[in-house]
Amino acid sequence: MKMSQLVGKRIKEDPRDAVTPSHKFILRGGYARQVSTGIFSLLPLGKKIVDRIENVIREEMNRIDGQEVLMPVVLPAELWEESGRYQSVGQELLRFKDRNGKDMLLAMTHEEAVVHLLRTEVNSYKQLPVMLYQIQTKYRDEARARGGLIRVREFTMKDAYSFHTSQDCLVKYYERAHEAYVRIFKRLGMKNVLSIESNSGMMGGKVSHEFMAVSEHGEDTIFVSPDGTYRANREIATAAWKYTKEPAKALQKVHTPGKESIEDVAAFLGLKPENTGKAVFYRDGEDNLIFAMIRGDFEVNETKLGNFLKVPELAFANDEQIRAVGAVPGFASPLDLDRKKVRIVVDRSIAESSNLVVGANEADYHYLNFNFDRDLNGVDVTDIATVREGDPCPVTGAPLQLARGIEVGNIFQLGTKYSESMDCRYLDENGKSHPMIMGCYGIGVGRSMASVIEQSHDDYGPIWPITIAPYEVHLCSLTPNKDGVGETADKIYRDLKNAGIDVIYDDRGEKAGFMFNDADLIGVPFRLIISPKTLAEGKIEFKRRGEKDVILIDLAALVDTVKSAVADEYRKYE
RNA sequence: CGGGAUGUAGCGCAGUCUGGUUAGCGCGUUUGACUGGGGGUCAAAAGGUCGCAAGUUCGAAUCUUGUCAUCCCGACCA
Repeated sequence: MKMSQLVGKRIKEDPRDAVTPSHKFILRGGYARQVSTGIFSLLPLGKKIVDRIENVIREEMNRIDGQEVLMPVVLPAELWEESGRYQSVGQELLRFKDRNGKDMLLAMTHEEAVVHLLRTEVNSYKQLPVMLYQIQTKYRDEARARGGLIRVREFTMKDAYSFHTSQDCLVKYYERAHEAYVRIFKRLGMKNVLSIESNSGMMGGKVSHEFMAVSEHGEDTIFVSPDGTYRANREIATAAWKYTKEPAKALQKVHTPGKESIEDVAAFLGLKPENTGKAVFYRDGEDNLIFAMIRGDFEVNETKLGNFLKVPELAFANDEQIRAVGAVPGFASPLDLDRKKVRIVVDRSIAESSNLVVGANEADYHYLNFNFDRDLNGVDVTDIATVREGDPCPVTGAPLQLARGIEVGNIFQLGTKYSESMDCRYLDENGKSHPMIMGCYGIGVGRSMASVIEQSHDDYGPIWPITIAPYEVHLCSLTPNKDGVGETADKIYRDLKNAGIDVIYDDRGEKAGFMFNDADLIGVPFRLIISPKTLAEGKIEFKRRGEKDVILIDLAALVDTVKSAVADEYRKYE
């Protein structure tokens, strides 16, 4: 490719709207352009990278016996009504009507579509297990797209679905898929990707892992033990908290005028937040009230609470709703509540501590010396605490480290959620019908591209791994009108192309600095510089992106040297 | 949906508080010359309904109201 013809200009200054490195460089390097919030067009450089990422994914999916298919973006609502998701998924699902008034939607994932396909094509245990995958557009009407390509509304995703006759078979395949994912992210040149335990959320199912590209600009918070044995999303992370119990003292009501917050009460009584019990009121989608109680120094983890209660949505209750169940906001107590009107869920930190300060359900009063075992019975005790940095790892006990990650992929053991509701069944050896057991496996393609930049760039631009770089070699011709430089560069360009090297050739005759800055933004791993300075001695300069060192190579040996350097480079990602 | 910010040439910005003839600057673009190893110099040129709408005013980029768009934080999120 000649730079003089390449569509997509490099931009010298940071675009106003870009904050993260990947967003800046995607725009500055001419990889993509934003069309609307969370909606992008890819320019030739970006399209090329995306194609290469997709090819790596495709090879690895084929390697674990995947069969590629292509399903539509537009689906009829009736398909999603079968699974129940037409109702259960919120505004993230873009719904619309076609000209006949029929309800349609833009698919945000393809469980329904793949089940629709599979249930007519596969009916016998003899045909299972099977995995179908596609690399295709998804649309999610995100409340807030952000960070360039990191969180968008329209995006390309590789989504795969496996079908099995037994949980055992699913688990075995899940492990193969996990291995394939590890290979994919290595081949894509990501430097730090962790597979972590995650919450399975709206997908249903039980076991799931997220693949997190560690980056300070990631949206998810993850906790990792120092030796890496424990890795979990903050949504489900837990810790080996230690509590000590002291002999219970007598319950005592104290006057605490105007002290509503944990900090105020603790300070007023000369105690620490961990000597108090905090009351947090939630309501679920059906307006049932939940009283969550946790030690004053912890925060309630709504995901854990929601999972425990098996409710998809929790919202904070307002003061009116709190009063309606006989509790006093700011001074709420678990002690004198009408259990018919409110469900109490207690965190272990409360059950394992002693002599806590809790509300008295009376304005301006608290109780001293609340002891769970003595004072409260018949309520649920579980872990609803949010892990904090430094809390002890549940496996090793070492202080947990906090990191930010971009979710580039995930894998789920779905089970029979979709096959049961949508009647995707097979006949076993005895002619008996069973729902297929499913797994699903996703990778965000554009997000992967952005994540590679986040993990691999310098002040001047991306440093692409050769496996997904837009080109393998960047050829710069300095002063092409002098001393046969242009002619030599033209010949080298042809020779390298004939040798199977993918070359981008800067034939524009710009100033050296101008070309070098553009080359840095394009981020190709190897650079060749042809100039009168070295050409007089029959030499060409050869350097790596991101390194200062320049090697002089003989013109005669150029093609072989470059070929072997490129081949060596690929080997690093195997 | 809550909080914050920003919309002026392809890009980045100034001008707005305190209204006043023809709206500026840098980069980029086009033409020419000189240059030639980290975004060079000189000269000339093209490029704008100041996000949109209504209002106030003799006069609005500037003041008022509304509206739309974009970004950031939060809420939400396979």
